[in-house]
Amino acid sequence: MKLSNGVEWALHCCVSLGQSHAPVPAARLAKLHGIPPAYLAKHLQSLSQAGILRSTPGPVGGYSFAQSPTQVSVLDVVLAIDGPEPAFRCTEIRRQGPLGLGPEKCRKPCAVSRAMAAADAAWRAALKGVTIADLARDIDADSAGTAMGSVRQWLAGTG
Amino acid sequence: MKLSNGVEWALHCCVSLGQSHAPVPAARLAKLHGIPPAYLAKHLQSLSQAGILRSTPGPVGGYSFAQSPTQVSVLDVVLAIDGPEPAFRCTEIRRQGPLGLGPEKCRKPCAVSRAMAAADAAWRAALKGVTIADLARDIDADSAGTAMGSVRQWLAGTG
DNA sequence: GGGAATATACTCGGATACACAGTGTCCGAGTTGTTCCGG
DNA sequence: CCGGAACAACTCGGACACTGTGTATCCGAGTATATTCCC
Repeated sequence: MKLSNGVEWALHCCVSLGQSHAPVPAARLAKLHGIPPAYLAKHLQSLSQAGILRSTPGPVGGYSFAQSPTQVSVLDVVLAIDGPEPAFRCTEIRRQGPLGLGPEKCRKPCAVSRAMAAADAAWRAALKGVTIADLARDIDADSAGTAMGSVRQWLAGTG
Repeated sequence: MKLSNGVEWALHCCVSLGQSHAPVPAARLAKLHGIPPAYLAKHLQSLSQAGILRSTPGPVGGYSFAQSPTQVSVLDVVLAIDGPEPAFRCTEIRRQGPLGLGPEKCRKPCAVSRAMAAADAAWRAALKGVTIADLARDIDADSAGTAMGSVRQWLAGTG
């Protein structure tokens, strides 16, 4: 199992984007984080389609939050980038082979699928409990309250 | 994020294998579940290398449990097939870009990485709480106590 | 008849091709700010 | 001096190649069994 690399970029970009009220172009976010601009644009596009970000074209356009960062959970961002389907997909192998069960015996998911689904639910619950605003607050706490201010200043400037 | 398909096969095979005291060849397990024999052998090999199963060569050889199914958790099997590394890998993008932090500021993982690691820990905890024996018991409960008996009978026979 | 060497058949183990999703990039459609011209 | 239209620059959006991991398969190395031969 391997999580797409764009998830990390999307989360960091959301945290940074929450510091600016004005729209920020994708190229500028890419330069801020030192990542490929074109590829980041692809992922920001996914966030826009998911309704997390709002895109505004034109010279002073860019991406901005469609909702308050306090209401966007990490799970929302992860699902927007990685897709909503769970990691484990049951192929119903209990219905195959010489001892395959009939459809009437497969009303509810098998025990294996249930165990995996429960773990997936725990994973999602943990991600749902953290918001983008929480991440920004934690990062500020790590840096004694200087990191987010620097980001605000850099985004406002023309560097 | 997509979990390898072999994880499902390995779990079902472990449940079935727990019903037989004698070693069972990979080809026989494959026929029982209706899956490609050669590919299943590759995954059983991983389980053997992880110390979960024990392989015995020769005419009456095959795979058998190295430990009691009551002591093997679902997490053990998943990690053996999918690899021990977590799904999210922090690439430390906070150290890149114009506002990149120096190494002295990166003693502990960043907030994003911490949130993802916490979710991963919750996922693993959920999988660690279920054993192969638990799965077998649940499957028996689903089928009114007939499924595991049929598997035992089929594995003992020559079908 | 008993024992040992041998041939055999069956098992796992790693090395080898193919396919799909993730990675990375590009150029075109659309919108806004600017500029120029006319009134 | 003011209003409107044309222009240009900048933005996102989807379509196009490349790479790495997962999928699927095969044949060779090794071992316990059954046979066979010899004592």
